[in-house]
Amino acid sequence: MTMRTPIQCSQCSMQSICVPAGLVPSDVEILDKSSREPHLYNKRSVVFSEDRPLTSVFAIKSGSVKCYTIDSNGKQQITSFHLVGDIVGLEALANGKAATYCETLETSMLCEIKLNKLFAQELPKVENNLLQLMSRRLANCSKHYLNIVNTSAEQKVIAFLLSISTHMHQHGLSRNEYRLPMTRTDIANYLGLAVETVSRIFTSLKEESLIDTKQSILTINNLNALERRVA
Amino acid sequence: MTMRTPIQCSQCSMQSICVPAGLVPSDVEILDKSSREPHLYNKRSVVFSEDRPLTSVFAIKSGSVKCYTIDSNGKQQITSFHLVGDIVGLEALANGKAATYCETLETSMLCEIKLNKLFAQELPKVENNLLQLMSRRLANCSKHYLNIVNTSAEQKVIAFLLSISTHMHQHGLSRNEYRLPMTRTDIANYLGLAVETVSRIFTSLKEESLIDTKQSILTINNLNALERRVA
DNA sequence: CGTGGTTTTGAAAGTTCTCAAGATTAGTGG
DNA sequence: CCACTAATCTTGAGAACTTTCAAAACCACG
Repeated sequence: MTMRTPIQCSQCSMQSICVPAGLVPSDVEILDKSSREPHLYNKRSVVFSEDRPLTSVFAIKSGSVKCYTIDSNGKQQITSFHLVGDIVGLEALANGKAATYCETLETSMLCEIKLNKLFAQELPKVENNLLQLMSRRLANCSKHYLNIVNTSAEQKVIAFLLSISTHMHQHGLSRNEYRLPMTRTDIANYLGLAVETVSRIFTSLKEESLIDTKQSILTINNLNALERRVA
Repeated sequence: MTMRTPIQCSQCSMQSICVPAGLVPSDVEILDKSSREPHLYNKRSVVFSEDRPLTSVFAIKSGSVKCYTIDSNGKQQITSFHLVGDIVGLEALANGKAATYCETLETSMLCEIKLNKLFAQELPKVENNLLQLMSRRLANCSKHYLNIVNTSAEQKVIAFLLSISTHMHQHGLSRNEYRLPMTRTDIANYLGLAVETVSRIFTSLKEESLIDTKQSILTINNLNALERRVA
């Protein structure tokens, strides 16, 4: 499979997706010098593990991942999902150890960007971009937090669907029709709800014709109406 | 009042608190050159406002702040509290605009660190420290998220009290007795609970002798027992 | 074409919220 | 320094929401 063959960033067809994630074109040649290797992961591959040494971040060229921790009772708790164009692993910068597990939800292609090599060259421009990226992530974190706190289960689910819609739109894909790569159980885990509650909400949204689902494809029929509900 | 008089970082008695927040001693002289001015804020002062231009971060030398947004219905939603030794405003780096309002909970002393001056000098070391700081904050964000999701109201409150306890301990203060600078209403807002629920939980924890409260002073009588409840 | 995992649906139990009112605390002016 | 007022905190009871448990329907995969 040709996708397994490492290619240079400058030749990478996904550049348009990866670059806007925070690395300006002028940095790309620098990245080529430090190692940055696209790699194909099968569904349910573990990209990195909690508490294990990690000095890289990963750009998602295709596919999706979930990040999660395992609590003291052995229960998985999903802390984030990441889709095409996202960068994963930024939390590890602080102490060189991964803060979570990271696992692919489907067959995915990720680029590993080795930060130690980048930092060794002390490139203020690249670091500035990383700072921008992390700052944006922090802002997003607050936003997600707002969706979780102080809202009904329905609002949580709608906010979740809309956040994916926004992400898709930002990456040039349809904001009204996309594939949900994660299971209902994963969504429930992530939102802190019971699976049954999530399922019931999907059903009621379908009954109101606000959304439709065919297999894992989600269609948003009335974006404005959904947005009004979480406002 | 002498505290109003700006002092240089190198003379600042709070250096031991501020410096571990992510700025190594060797950077302090650099910071003195770029502007960094301690300032006294009265209770309920607005330090910065959502969506307004912001190119500084603020180090909390004493006191505490809450960060919040105002939703479309005009309702305040608190996104974070910050105590002595914290740095506020990192979310603004991405686009030069504050992501939230920031308001003092009590009389507080803050240092404004003007980042544009720092960046103009392109100091990889300082930027590295900032990256570390933000990475740690991101990791914390996930952690806080875990406390919010998938736990009972009691666990949320306990996790909240413990997170402050940990913070105090990390800053050389007592982890078993500290002042809660925010109101029950603020805590409830932050945790996504009703005030009455928060109050009832404080009461029941007192009845179990796990904690005590005298005015705004909180005493933790059995740290281990509390930790066991959130595990 | 079965088999295991995922999703959906129903009914009862549990938790948290809302509304209402009383108790306590903090802030203000005399 | 005290009294007064406004704000905050606490407590109770019923309503609303979400979870749990149980079971059936659906789908993907080998």
